[in-house]
This record gives sequence, structure tokens and C-alpha cells, in this order.
Amino acid sequence: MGGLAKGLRVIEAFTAETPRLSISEAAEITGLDRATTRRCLLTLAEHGYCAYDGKFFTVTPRVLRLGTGCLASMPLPRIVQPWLDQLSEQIGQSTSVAILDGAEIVYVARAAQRKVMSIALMPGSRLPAYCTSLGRVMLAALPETQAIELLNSHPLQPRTAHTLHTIDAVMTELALVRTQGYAAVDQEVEQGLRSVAMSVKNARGVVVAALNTGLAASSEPMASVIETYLPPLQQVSRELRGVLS
Amino acid sequence: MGGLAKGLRVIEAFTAETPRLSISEAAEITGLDRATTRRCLLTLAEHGYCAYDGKFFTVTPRVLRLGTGCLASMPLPRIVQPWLDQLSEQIGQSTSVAILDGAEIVYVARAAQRKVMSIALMPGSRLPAYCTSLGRVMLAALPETQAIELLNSHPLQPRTAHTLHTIDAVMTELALVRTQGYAAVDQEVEQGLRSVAMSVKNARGVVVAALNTGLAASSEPMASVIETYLPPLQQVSRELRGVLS
DNA sequence: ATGCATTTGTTGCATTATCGCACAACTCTG
DNA sequence: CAGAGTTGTGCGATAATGCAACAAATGCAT
Repeated sequence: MGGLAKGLRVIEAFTAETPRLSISEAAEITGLDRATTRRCLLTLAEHGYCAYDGKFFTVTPRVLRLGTGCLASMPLPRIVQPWLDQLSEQIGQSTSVAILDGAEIVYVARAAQRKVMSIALMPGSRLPAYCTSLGRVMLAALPETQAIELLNSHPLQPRTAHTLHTIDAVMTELALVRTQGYAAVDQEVEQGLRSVAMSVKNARGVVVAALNTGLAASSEPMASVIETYLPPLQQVSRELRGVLS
Repeated sequence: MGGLAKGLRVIEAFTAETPRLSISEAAEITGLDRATTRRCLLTLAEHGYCAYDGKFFTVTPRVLRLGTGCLASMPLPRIVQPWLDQLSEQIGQSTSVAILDGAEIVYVARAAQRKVMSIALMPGSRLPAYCTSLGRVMLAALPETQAIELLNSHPLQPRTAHTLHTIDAVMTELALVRTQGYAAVDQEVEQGLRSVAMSVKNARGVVVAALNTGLAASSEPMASVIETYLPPLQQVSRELRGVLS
């Protein structure tokens, strides 16, 4: 069913950077023929997934139905949310739980504190796995060959001056994550942002998600961050293992 | 492009109630031919949107890419989040912002307090508009004919003993919302849950969203809830009007 | 403004793939 | 092991695909 696959590619062409697309722009992003792209967009508009002002198309909230069926059907967010809230209150920092989707992490639950955070994150938000503490924890749980495959699938574009951006450097870091049992990331995703993450395992010991807290680099040095926040994270990680099937 | 429309219907067949579907089940929910449903599901699986264990299909986090492009491209969540956080801290209760999509409201931002809430809500969650304070505010902003049309499009299934479930009763309530400028809902969504909502307007005065707070009915009587929480809500509503285009 | 070059939106058409129906193979369950 | 339910597979009718051509709009330097 080529038509379906093509249409989904068209929907994914709408991102935060390109929220408004003309037919030609969408055609170029997707690599589809202009005629086909046009037919896709008109079909999407007809069914309410897109709005068309005669020149540009934009996606409507209707497309949220496609994705949130998944989030809503996942037991994970509902289960971890109370732990996250309590942990967030206890340590006074924002906490998040994410899962791995290909080479990206997807936030599925989050407890925000009222600190100013440069990046606005919410359930459904995505970041590259290789440079985030949440991602490193989950990549470290994969077989090495699979991790390398994922890292190769997308270019490791450095996001700050600190970002590890070679396969070797990341794999070495993953080995460290495996031995020490947690991931600490110092301003690799965003200047001034530090984070510490632990894996979240189900009852069978399989890593199904990751849990972290992030805070401004100015508030504490990295060593102190780990000392302060790792134990509570470990505690919640242990507790979650008992309640996740 | 029938294939695309059919595939999207298949994706929407996966809900929180029916997260795992066989081919026949999906065919029955969508009303499509089994052969077509099968082709859709196989195509979705081929592209990573579905997982197939030989018997059942489940959607993968990949489908979140479809919807969250929309959320990420919306300026609204990012803009309102700081106000929401501050308001939530100030009044000590959870606050939310939602938009209207058809006859449903869609949460786009939320600041949770660590109180136990019976319903787990997060950005992307949906509830019927007719029985929620957020929905009433936005329905009240529509022309009456359009509101009636929306109310007719879905059956008004009462969710509690308090739920208004006739068109007339809801329309009367909408008139009240218009005159008093806010919506107060007393345990119509969920037993023991009260909420108060204000509209969120852009600079041109067009209602683009709604803002509310919800709390346990046991904590305060309705009159006191309104007295306590309406003024801060009104304040934020006014302030948002200045920053939204 | 004017003319020219380029991009963009739209339409027609032969090729190719999909749709829905009917039938065969399979899998449970009593 | 029979019967209901479900899954997988050809086949003609139907619809989508990609290419190309054309028209309209846009950008740009004069």
C-alpha cells in the first residue's frame, strides 16, 4: 500500500521547523512527486488532518489522535507518573521518563519544576539518543552491534562544544555507563544543562525506559549533581522494577 | 487517495481500550474490508508504525512522530507553560490548557500538582467538550448553530449522575457561561472532581484555547472554589491575551 | 513598471498497483 | 472431529502513480 506510506511521510514532513508547507516544499522534503504530494495533502485536508489556506498546508490537532492512541494505550506513563511527581518534589528538580524509538528518545512522562528550562519538553518530545543521559542509558542496554547500527543511522551532529560526536567516543561512554550503572551528561545537549539518568527495568530485568533529572549547570558541579541526585534516582528505579510487568 | 484515508482510520482504531488488535478486530472497528485492513496493517508494520507478533498488532512509539509534529509546531504550549506553572504554584492546584478539536478537547499543556487525581491527563489527552469546563468555555465561544452541530455529532453519554446529557441542558449552560464569563463544572466528568475554566483569547480577541484548574470535590464547596480560584484564572487569561498573536 | 527566467500548481494519460469479493487454509473450542 | 471464526490468497474492476505538458505565479534584474 504505497499510498498510505506516502501519506505518512507527508505528515512527518510537518515539524516544528517547518510547520507550514506548500505543495512543492512538502514534495521536496518527502522526495515524492509533486502530483502525488498534492493528492496526499488534499486527502489529508479532506479528512481534517490538514488545513489549507489556498497556499500553505498546516497540520491540525486532529493528527494528535494518531499518536496519542499509542501514548494513551501505554501503561508506562500512568504507572510512572506518581513516582515521578514524588521524586520531583523530593529533589526539587524536573524529572522525566523516556523510551527509545530508533535513534531517538521519546519523553512519555514528565514532572516539571518551576525552574526556567531552555528546552521545552513534554510527553511526545524527541531528542537524539546519543547525546542525552536518557538515551545513553537505553543505548547502553542494547547489544553493541545494535547500538552501533543505530548510531550510524543518523549523523552525530554536535549540539554544543561538549557533545561527543564520534561513534568511538559514544561507544566508550556507553561502556562507562554500563559499568557505573548510570549516565551523566554534562552540557552535551544544551549549553548549561546537566542531567543524570538511570534505567527503568520491568520485573524480568529488561530495560524498558529511562528516568532522569536535569538541572542548570550553574547551580552545582557535576560531581555534586551525581552525589545529590543519583541515590534518589536509583531508589525510584528499583521501586519501579517491582511494579512494571 | 483512498488508501491513505483507510490507513489513518486503522491507526485510529488503536485506543487505550483496544491497544492490541487482530486483523478482524481492526476490520470491524474501521468498517473496512479484512483484506484491506490486513494490507494497511502490514504496510504500517513494514514502516515501523506497528508491531506484529503473528497474531496481534500494536502501535509503536513511531506513530507519536505523526502527532507530535503538530504539538511541537504549535507555539501555544510553549507560550502558556510558564504561566501555567506559576499559576499552578500560586493556587496549589493542577492547571491545564486545552484546545477544541471537533466535539473533543485536547490538552496541550498542563502543570500538575502532586495531588492524587483519578484521571491521568497529559498533553494530547482527549475528553468530550460538552461535560468539561474547558470544553464549555470553548463551545460557548462558537456560534450557537455550530455548537449544536458539534453536540449532535456525538452522543452525550452521561459520565456521572451529575452530567448534563441533553442538548437543551448543555445549550442553556453555555448561555450561562457566556453571561458569567467562565465555566464551572461540578462532578460531571468524574465523580468527586470540580473544575473552573476561563477562555484564552489571542490579541484579536478570538478564543483560541481554554484554561482551567481542577480539584477534589471534597476539599471545598463549589461556591468557594469559584471564589478562590476564578480571580487568578481571570488574571492569567488577561495576561495571555497580550502575548498571543 | 517591463521583460525574462524560474518555480509552482494543475491536468491528462498510459502504466501499474490497489480494492473488495469469493474461496481455500488454518486455528481454536466444545 | 465438527463447526465457527479467522487468516491468507487469486482475480476482474477500479483507482492511484509518475511522467510530461501546460498555465499561473513568483522573483529578479533591468
